[in-house]
Amino acid sequence: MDSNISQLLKLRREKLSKIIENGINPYPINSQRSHYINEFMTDKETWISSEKPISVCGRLVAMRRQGKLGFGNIEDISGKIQIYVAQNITGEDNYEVFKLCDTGDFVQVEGTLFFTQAGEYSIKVAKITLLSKNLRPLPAVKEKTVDGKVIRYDEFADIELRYRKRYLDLLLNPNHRQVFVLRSNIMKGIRKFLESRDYIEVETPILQPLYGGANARPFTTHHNTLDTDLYLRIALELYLKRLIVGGFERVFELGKNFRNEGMDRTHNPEFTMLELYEAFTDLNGMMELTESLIKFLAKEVIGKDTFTFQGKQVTIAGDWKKASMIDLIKEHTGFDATDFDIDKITAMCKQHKIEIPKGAGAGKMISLLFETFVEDQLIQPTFVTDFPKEISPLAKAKPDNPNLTDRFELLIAGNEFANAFSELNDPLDQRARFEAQAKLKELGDEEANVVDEDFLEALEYGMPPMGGLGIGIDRLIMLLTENDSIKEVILFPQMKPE
RNA sequence: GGUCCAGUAACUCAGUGGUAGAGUAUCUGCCUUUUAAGUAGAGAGUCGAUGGUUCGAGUCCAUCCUGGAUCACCA
Repeated sequence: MDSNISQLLKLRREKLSKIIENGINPYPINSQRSHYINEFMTDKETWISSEKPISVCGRLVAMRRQGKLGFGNIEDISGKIQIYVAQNITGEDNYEVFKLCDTGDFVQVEGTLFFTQAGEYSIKVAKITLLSKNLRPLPAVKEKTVDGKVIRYDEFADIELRYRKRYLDLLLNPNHRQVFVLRSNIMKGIRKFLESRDYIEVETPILQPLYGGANARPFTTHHNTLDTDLYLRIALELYLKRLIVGGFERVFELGKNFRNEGMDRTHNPEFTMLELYEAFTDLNGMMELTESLIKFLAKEVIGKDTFTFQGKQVTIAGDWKKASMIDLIKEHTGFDATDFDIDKITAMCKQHKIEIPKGAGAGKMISLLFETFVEDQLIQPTFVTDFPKEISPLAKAKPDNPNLTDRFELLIAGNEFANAFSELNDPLDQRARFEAQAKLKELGDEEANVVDEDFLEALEYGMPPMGGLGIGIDRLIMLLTENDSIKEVILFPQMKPE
């Protein structure tokens, strides 16, 4: 490629040869760690006065060599500490090893703890051992601490490089590594919360002969032995409901969904979804659960209840607002869609230049009005309820209004965070809903649901009344970690091939 | 897909038509208490790509690539 980097690589390889010539194994099998670095960080005086020999393994992240002595910083998963390496302590031969070390090498240092003349808590190295030689120099990042604040220089900040070479981002930007630690903790928190409510965790197929449970275009793949096309799931819903038919009463799945659609700040083609189903409860149960779960995660994992998200202050404290979609439209526009009068609603859409898709009825248009006039105004957590039946093919209709379903979406900062309903368990009604969707598909709606005969058959065996909930986990993590782009909370976001 | 912004050394960036630069990193010399930073020197770039305008293009124009923001589409 370019000559500069190849020159740097060549130099490192020459150094490697020299190491091997000196009889040093640059990639030994064994390493011996007696402590993690953060174990020394309390009771420093005790560690120093004990003169206890310790052994630390980690990556050299900085080197400051000065003639026959030098300093470095060694970092492991727990933290970072300075090492002090002096030839009159290590001996000449071992000091040669230190001289052959570079930033980026993994090393093991043995020694004792002390304070340097400058007062820095450090390991006085008796012996340094190379554990893994670095052949490709790491980008230079330096930092200093002023009044407890870390100032970084030449930070590895190029967004594209950070995503494409995520290992470097994690290595060089501890704040970005921390996001994924929090992500792990959030996942653990979700499991802990649901287990405390007697949910069991299940896994259902990603490769499916039919896709369903959401409005979305799927990815298609092919199974060679079966010689059949399969779809990557777009939702977990229909298989989880089969499990409730099968006698489980509380199930959840945390897994990847795949949707063959556009990508932006809040959409990645594969994303993580939590879906759960609970028999003998309804939408109100799901509302309580959603609010409790998110408050639990904020408190237990993050430790706060106010977040800056997409430039807005969001607080999850207090009781969350609940309002019906039609009431919200009325509140924001003065327009009353209660009567589902299609002529009136069509006129309203046309007046505001809202494009009406083929086959759209009053219900679909109401949802378009909501998206146009209300959605991004809902900053604080809001349960939007009473969705039109037309756009809710898996939700039970409201007993007092057949145009509406017992469904909510949770909106925060104008983004959808959760979707839940009292699940439709009437097999005949469900068939009619699927058939209405199939008509839309014929009219060209690529995201309409398909008729799933196997699922309908399962419903005919009987499914109890229940509440179901889906939460987009990546977006929830964006909120809780205060990241505005989904790419910041997914380790390897989708990118165009280089 | 539309619009806007960006792409120059490994990293962070400067360079508004006239010999491609800085700091860090790297390499070499000296150096036994440094901590973004000892010190002296050195090497390092197809300026995202292609075409054009011009005596002359990193710079101006066109097209394309990649990324970001935003709108559209979309949960």
